[in-house]
Amino acid sequence: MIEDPDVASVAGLMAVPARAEILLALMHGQSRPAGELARFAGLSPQAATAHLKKLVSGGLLTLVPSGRHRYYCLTSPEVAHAIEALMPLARSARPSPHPKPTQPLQKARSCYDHLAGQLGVAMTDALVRKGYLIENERDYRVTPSGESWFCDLGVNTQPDPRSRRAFTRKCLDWSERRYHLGGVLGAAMLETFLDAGWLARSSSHRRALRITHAGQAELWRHLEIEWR
DNA sequence: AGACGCGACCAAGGTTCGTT
DNA sequence: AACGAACCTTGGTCGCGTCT
Repeated sequence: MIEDPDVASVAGLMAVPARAEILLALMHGQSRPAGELARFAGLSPQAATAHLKKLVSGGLLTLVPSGRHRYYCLTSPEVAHAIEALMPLARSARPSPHPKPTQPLQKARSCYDHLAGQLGVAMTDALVRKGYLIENERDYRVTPSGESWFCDLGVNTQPDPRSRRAFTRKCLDWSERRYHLGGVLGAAMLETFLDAGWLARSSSHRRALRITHAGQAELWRHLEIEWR
């Protein structure tokens, strides 16, 4: 008999505001030391240690000791996806009286390690429209023309058989409430676009991305996405 | 004299324990 | 859950002795 997954205990780990702040601080995929996470969450080092210990024992965070520092990171992209999936519910539970649709995060951001926000959704839509991706129930399939397009850009489209991570996956965008491309391919695409200078990380917000002038031109040339 | 190794010391990051 | 105090671990610096 297959036991039901213990959803309650995982949800309980995320339910405490301080722990939620810590998880949000790690959403962009980097590792951070305990002290930095404590400051981010507005906690004392002792309190942060207690929370971090629970998150590690709950399997949400991984601890990597390095000298006198102890770095924490999300155990897997699935943790980030879970947090991302909770965000629409968090927004609906606490509606803002003054919605700000043009916030940088809503326009373009990184969701753990792939592209999200309006741009992430627009790009995924364009890839499907162009016939580069075919949408399945839970993921996307790369078509031959898509393989050639990704290959021209230098994005690897061959799944690594050793990797346990999904090659593509449909990731629900919390701000757009629509799906964007995640998984290994989504991560590789974001990395390529950053390397190519199409996208740049915002200096004001860790997860926010901005599209460069070159990026705007290339988006139009490749995918006919008009972006201002 | 300069290079090197070793140990003492201090500062910083992090954890444990007791308490509120 | 959070705080203060004590403690542990580690990295960096400095001084000293030895070797070339």
